[in-house]
Amino acid sequence: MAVEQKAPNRYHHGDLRRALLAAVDEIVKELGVEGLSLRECARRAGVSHGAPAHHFRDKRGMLTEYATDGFEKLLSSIASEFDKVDLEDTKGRLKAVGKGYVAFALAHQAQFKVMFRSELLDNENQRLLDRGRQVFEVLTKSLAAHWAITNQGWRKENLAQISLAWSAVHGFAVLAVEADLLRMGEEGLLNPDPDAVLDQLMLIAEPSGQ
Amino acid sequence: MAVEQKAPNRYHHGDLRRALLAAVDEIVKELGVEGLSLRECARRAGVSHGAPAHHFRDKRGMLTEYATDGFEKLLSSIASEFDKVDLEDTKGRLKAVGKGYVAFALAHQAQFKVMFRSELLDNENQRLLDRGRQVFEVLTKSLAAHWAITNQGWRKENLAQISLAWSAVHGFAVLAVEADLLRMGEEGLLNPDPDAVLDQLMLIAEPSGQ
DNA sequence: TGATTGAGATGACAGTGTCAAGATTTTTGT
DNA sequence: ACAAAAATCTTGACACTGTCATCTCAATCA
Repeated sequence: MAVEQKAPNRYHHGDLRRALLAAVDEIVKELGVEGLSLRECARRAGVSHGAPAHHFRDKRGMLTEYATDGFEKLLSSIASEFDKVDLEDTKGRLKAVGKGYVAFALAHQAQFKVMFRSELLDNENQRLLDRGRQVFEVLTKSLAAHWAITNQGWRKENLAQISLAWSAVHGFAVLAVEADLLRMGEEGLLNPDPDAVLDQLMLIAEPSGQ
Repeated sequence: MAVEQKAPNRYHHGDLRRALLAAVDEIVKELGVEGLSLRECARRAGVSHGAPAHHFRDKRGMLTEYATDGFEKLLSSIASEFDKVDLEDTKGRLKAVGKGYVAFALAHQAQFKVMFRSELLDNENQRLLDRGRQVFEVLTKSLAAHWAITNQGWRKENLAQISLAWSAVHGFAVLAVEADLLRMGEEGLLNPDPDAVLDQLMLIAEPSGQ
């Protein structure tokens, strides 16, 4: 998704909204979200500094849409992992959630970081909230499907298990993306195969683990 | 730690460095790190906008010191949990790491968020790097001590286990702090007892889980 | 004492987000 | 078809930001 410049002779851009979101992605990749400015986005789209206001209320609104778009990509990343495993393989589907999650985070690091910067976003935005909830639902439903086979129904430990699974997947993705800070890489400690880590995580979902 | 204003009749502040870091904490709590500005810090310390430059190279430098201070608090939070359990209780000490980690994150949410925003910090800063490594070491050493008792030495799965443990603890802390974004709270799903989640996590470290 | 140096003040600079007002298209209603 | 309305983009202004260079004050030390 490249930033489409406005033709200099034309007054209207034609697809400014999309062009601006492309510029956001470009800049956040280059400079990080701290280096992002509305005016630079406008510049890259070949448009005046006031133009973005007609498509997003303000900077926060623009970032909110960018984050929402990220959640949609995250959902389809998980969906595409689902396609690779059998429908009855509840354990495989569970692992697929983690794989899709981590794969998205690694493939779209800049966007992933923005998605969880709640202080940058409009947390009242309905579309954003919905997408976040959908991700959570995919995880819980996958767990529930697995437990329907391996467990005898709902236990009080399940709540903690869901939280832990969610925490571990998210935490792994976050650390994979932010690892440059802690510099674990040089010791090779925090650069394991995501697959192996997810295999370990699978044990949480097993009834033996209770 | 309150922001100490400069006495208006005096030319020198006396302890500006500390006052500025206190102002950072205050502002980050109120407005988030996005609302932080060098000039507002200076204002709260009763000092001119150029004064901070004599104590920190720039805004990044100031935030780096703030983050480093956070890592030190995190280390002592873990240490104080250690004090509550027996030295030979390797499992208890393991859990204490998680408890100390989560307790710090919840008690200093604003600072915790800044600590892991690598793009805001000077990631070459030696003190910052050291503190980060120390936290990681506490976890790995606690795991190693536990395995020395329950396991027969090092296995190839251990690397994935360490990553998972680190991921889960960090991820849980992150989600606990950012939960307002995903709004899981209203469903009561992501507000479980941290203790119960950590109990589940402990199972990862057991040899039965292999 | 007098020079040096650390600490704070001040003013300038380019860059920022947001708002109001104006200009130009496109769409809509009849 | 044509005027009115709405959407889109421009322009200029405002207060705010981080960073510099320059200047002033005060403490230290020879």
